[in-house]
Amino acid sequence: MTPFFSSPPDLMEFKLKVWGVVKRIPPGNVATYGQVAALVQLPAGVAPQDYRAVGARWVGQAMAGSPPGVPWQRVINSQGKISLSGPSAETQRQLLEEEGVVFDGRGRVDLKKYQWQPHSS
DNA sequence: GTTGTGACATCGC
DNA sequence: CGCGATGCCACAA
Repeated sequence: MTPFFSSPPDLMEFKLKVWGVVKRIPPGNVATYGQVAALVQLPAGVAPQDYRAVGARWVGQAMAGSPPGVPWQRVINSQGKISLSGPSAETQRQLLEEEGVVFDGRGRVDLKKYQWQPHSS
């Protein structure tokens, strides 16, 4: 089913970098896994094209073990939807709605409006 | 040592 | 434009 594939050479190191990026996402904004992966420095010993292929999944793996203080709810998939299933998905949606993020009838957010723009610090 | 399970992105219909 | 199927590895129990 939902594939995952491999993990970075230094999983812990990678997680820390991912969390660092996620923490920079402002309230009311969201970022995709692929976007976060692109913002994270390329781990040593990993081919760029290879990273591009699995980076997003590595981010997901990193989020799975995100510690308190990390706004994991602001990270969603490229379709603008919540990747989680079950109660956790409702929790994430609830948190985002309280930040001002609006979900449409299909449970999707408008990335054109809410996707985080890193350069506009 | 074997089995099951994984916060995604992309292509096609 | 939206929804469904596909890809195929590492780690925990």
